[in-house]
Amino acid sequence: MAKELKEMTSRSENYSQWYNDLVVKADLAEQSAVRGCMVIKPYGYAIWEKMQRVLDDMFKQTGVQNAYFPLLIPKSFLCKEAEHVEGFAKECAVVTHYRLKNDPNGQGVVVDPEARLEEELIVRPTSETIIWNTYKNWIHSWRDLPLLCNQWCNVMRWEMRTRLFLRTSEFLWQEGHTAHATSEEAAAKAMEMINVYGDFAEQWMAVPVIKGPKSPNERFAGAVDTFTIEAMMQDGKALQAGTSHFLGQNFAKAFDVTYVNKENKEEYVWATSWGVSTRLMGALIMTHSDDNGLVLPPKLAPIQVVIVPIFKKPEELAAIDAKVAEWTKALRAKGISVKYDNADNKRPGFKFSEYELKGIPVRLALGARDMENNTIEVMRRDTLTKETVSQDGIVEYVENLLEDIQNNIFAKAKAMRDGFIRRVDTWEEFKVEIEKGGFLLCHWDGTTETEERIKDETKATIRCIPFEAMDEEDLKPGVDMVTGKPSARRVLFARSY
RNA sequence: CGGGGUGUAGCGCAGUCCGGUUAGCGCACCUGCUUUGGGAGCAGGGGGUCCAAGGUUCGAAUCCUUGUACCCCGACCA
Repeated sequence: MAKELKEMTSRSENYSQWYNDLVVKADLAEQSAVRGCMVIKPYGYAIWEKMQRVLDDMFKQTGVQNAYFPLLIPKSFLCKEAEHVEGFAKECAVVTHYRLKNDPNGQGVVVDPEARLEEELIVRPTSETIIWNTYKNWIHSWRDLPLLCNQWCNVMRWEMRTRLFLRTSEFLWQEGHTAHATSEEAAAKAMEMINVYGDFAEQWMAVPVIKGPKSPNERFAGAVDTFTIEAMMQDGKALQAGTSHFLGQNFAKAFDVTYVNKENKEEYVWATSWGVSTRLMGALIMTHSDDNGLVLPPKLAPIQVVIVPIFKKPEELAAIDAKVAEWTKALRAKGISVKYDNADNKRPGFKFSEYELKGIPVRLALGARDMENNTIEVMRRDTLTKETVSQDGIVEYVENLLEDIQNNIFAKAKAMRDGFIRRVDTWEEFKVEIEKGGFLLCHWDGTTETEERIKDETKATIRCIPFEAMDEEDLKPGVDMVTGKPSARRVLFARSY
């Protein structure tokens, strides 16, 4: 085990391999028996749970309530919105039968051909259709609006190629679906939610993101406008970490969802939908981790502080136990999660490496030497630096350190991300620069044809049209780097996951 | 679906070209002793339908045929 862990692939050598090793070895997740599906292990799930809790709170502060809709969607529902079905049809799992029977020619069971469903059921790839079919019955009057629901659930998209957390056939997510009386209100909601995602990414995950609308070509199937948060991974590829869609009246019209307004006139409602998934775990891992393993932001780490005693005799351990008990109590009183690992079947060096691999932000080590000198060794995971400090005031020291680590890893990630942003003005230069990875801010003539051409030749896509310019210059008109046609402003290109 | 690769102990692999005692190594596991401030050392031990089926042969992990599973690269990825 020990040797194997040491041999984890380095980031620079093979980024994909490094990522995969890390996810498995840090005990976050593993491939399941079913192709493309993932088992999330307790440690990985603990992080996801913490994310869920924070996001859920943020949603509730915007007036959203949780609900749950069925896993299976009648095929006919999916067909009602033309663009929507086109977007998802290629990757749907379909339930066709409801019974198995014993195999007449042998052992095991076979699908009972007699038990074919009248109408096939689709395992939800997203729930717009079944939710709008339901909302039709919930909405009658302007007094029923806005309707703001969210659900935490799993969805299935039969992807050709999968990667742990980043793209799996089944994944966990939340999807919010709202109905509004006016276009303005719905558009504002979509904007509000992308800001919630942006705040969560930056303040909790310490992952800097660029917010903005997608180009028409990259929009969600059936949306009028799609807003995204785009993160940058350490290998120079962008990751779409969350989206919020303004759906206009597309779904209301497809599912005939109307309300009677104050003037007693019947109107279609306006809609939004927005979601983030376990892909955020991928973003978290790929943004901060290093060759020693995971680096977790203190605010999301299931264990924020680990304390490792170093002892030879049981009496020494007993003395350390007593000392540590005071601190764990005090730390927990401040809401800091602490693990005291005094197991005697693993040696300290093993524990050090293990907790580094798992990304625990702060490690305290306490031995006979420290007990004599009233000191303690503090190691911070983000910089891997060790410091020996006085035991007096250690609780406050750790509290401040956690905050410092949270800030530091964000600053580090932002510096990395910013270093990846360049402005490029010619097509020749673009083709060279895109090979180096990162975000390229370029002029674009606004047409899907040009965007497609760029994608075909370089695999780069428009990640978004940033809301906030990093530089005034980005908002000035120019000429498209490929066609030479006029461009209103610079947009953000990258290769992405 | 195209191109490439791999199936041998829980995990990672050697052995296959060129068939020949009882199939081997590292890690993990179990037992004992010594250890414990950066992934412990020594000694002993347990664990295998060599992916499947068929064929060639006195003899197959090894050669042949067919099947099958998984991985990588593409295509795909609101």
